Amino acid sequence: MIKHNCKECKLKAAATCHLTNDEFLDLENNSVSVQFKKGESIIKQHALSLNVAYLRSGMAKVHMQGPTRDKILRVVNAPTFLGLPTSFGEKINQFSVTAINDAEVCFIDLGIFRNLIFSNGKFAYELIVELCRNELNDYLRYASLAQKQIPGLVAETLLCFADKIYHKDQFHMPLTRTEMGDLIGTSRESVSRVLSEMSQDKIIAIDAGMFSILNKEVLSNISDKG
Amino acid sequence: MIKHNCKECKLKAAATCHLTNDEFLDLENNSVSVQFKKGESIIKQHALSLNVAYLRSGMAKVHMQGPTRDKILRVVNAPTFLGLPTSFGEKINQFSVTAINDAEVCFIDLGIFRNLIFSNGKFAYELIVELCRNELNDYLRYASLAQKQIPGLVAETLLCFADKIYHKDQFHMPLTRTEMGDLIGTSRESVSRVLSEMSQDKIIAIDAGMFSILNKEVLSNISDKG
DNA sequence: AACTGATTGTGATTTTTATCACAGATGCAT
DNA sequence: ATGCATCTGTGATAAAAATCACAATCAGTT
Repeated sequence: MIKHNCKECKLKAAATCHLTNDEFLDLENNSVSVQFKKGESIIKQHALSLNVAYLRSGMAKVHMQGPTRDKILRVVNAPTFLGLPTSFGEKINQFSVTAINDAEVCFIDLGIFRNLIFSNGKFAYELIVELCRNELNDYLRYASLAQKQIPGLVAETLLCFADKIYHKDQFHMPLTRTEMGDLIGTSRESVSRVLSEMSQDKIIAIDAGMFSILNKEVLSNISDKG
Repeated sequence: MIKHNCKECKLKAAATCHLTNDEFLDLENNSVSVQFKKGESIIKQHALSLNVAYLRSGMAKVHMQGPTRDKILRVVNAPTFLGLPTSFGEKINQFSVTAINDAEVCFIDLGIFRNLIFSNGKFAYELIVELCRNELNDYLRYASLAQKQIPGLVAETLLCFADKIYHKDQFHMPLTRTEMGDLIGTSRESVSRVLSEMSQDKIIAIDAGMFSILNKEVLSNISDKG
């Protein structure tokens, strides 16, 4: 077991702000920190769910096998809990989580975690708030997914990476074209075509995986009007 | 204020099983029960969120204004909490909830509800489980939405109404064709066409809003293969 | 540096779905 | 019962996207 200090995560996760020293000790003694390389599976669909996972650093995709292909449900950024829904909703994992960058994940014993919820109302409350925020975010994305066409969805995705994840207009895209397709619900070819067109129109520039947003106004426009 | 007894709801909502008598009294004194007719708005997008709503009886649609049209996020059946995500995630409602049958809704003061979470870990835990289950359900639906074509989605929706909501193969469809389209992310015309074809093929029968599933095996097949 | 497999771009074609247009049906209020 | 508004079904057409096919590029390994 890698030596780790749960209190370190205090600043990063709202929920853990409310834990006492004893509760932190309890957490530390019942959790393990594990390193993952890009592409490695953190949580596997159909496997038994025995732990709550907490992404300490790195990025991951939450995805499941859909009717015809893989469906990426969301891309998440540390720090965040992973797989709460699967841990509390079902015994068997209903989705997978895979690292899309090198990542560090803490696995916490489910029983211990449950006890924290029982005994520490503020911790439980913050968890509920996080779950609710996630759900709202999902709702907005799914409304877009259902109604925008592909250029709008690609634009929305690029803006999300720039604004929500990397906080700058130039970033390395960690997803392949196929994965971008799985995220927005289309084929890799369609994603390619839209990106090509946006490059030709000087709205974005792509250089070996490095994406630059050149004309944010137009990109936002494409995203908004769908 | 209509006189109501919160303990009555005990059997219906897992979360409230864990409340003490004092907590029930507190709930009763800080909540109101309201009747809604079909079509009336229970929670309104963009309005301030001041209460947690609990659907005691009836059905409702959770929906929001999407980029081009209305998007129905889910159809819910009593008993269930309504609008938890909006209450805890944002001050302003991010979506609407509208009755699709006559319904009875209890509005609970948000502060009181928060205190229950703080002070009663088991109550909080059951809420977390409910939120997680909902999220899993949504994930499955969204994977379908992204990948199935319209006949598959219509079939899935009909099976869901029969199996999950009405628990029988003949039921009154409470949604219009337009609403069914908003739910599965397509136009009312496409829904109409698919239903016509299914009727011609004797897979279903429709008589003035009464839907009957005649050949469940074929319908499941259409749903599965997309 | 050469090899291998994964990834990407793009044209041609087919399939699916949206949109438009309009007629008919239905439900509700007076 | 009448009238009005909403809902529904269906054909014709247009638009969007999937699929297929294949070449080119890239990344990591030996």
